[in-house]
Amino acid sequence: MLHDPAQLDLMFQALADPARRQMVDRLSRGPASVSQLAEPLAMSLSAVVQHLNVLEASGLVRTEKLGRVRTCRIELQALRAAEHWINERRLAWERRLDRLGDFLAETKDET
Amino acid sequence: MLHDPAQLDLMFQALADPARRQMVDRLSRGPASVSQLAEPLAMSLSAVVQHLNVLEASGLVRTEKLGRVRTCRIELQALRAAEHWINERRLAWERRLDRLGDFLAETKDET
DNA sequence: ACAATAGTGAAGTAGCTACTTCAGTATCGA
DNA sequence: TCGATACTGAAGTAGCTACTTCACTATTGT
Repeated sequence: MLHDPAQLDLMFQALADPARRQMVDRLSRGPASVSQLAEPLAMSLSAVVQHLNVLEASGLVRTEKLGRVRTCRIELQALRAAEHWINERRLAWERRLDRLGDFLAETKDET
Repeated sequence: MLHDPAQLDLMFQALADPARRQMVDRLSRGPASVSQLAEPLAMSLSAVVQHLNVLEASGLVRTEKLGRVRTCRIELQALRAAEHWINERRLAWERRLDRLGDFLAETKDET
């Protein structure tokens, strides 16, 4: 699984832009062409293609060109890698809080 | 729960930098002072404080100053919000793949 | 009181990001 | 074959990001 810091940089960077998150959101409901991704966004097609390149470089999206249409789809593994990184830190912290709670409960018992 | 796009921008932006992820990682193992966060990083204390401000603005980290020491800790809710956003999109896509699989299995049965 | 510690704040700067426009190429449909 | 469609790529630009250094303030230990 991709734990390469540079890859995580690219993924979180990619998700840091609302237009790109909107694109990912759209793609989570199924594959789409570049124009379909562009349609709800208030920017030039060129700008959308540039966002798409960022998403593709991050590994979050894979694209495939058939004829003149470029079809984009979400890449599950990358999405999981980003989620996993956050999840690990959250769990570490939650476990720590639990231990702290246990400790406080125990010291209270000892009075 | 914080689903505000601007807040998500700030969170993912914050996580897009390896130094800041390292700080979050350190904090997931327990609270720390600014100098403790800075210690493993190859940059000036000033730079670390600037990163810390980014993390605090994103809501991922909360700090509290006592005397001359600023103690930093992770903010569980923000971490959950970022994780949740990714999780929702991943699940949407996975459910879609499942439905697609079911559909293919069914049409195969009909031969 | 004084030195060391812990952090703050401002200014400067190199490099990056998110666009724009415009000019182009390939493919498709009638 | 010809016009519409679906991108593609380059160049330019305003604004942001990740630092740096340096000068500073507040707190603590001796």
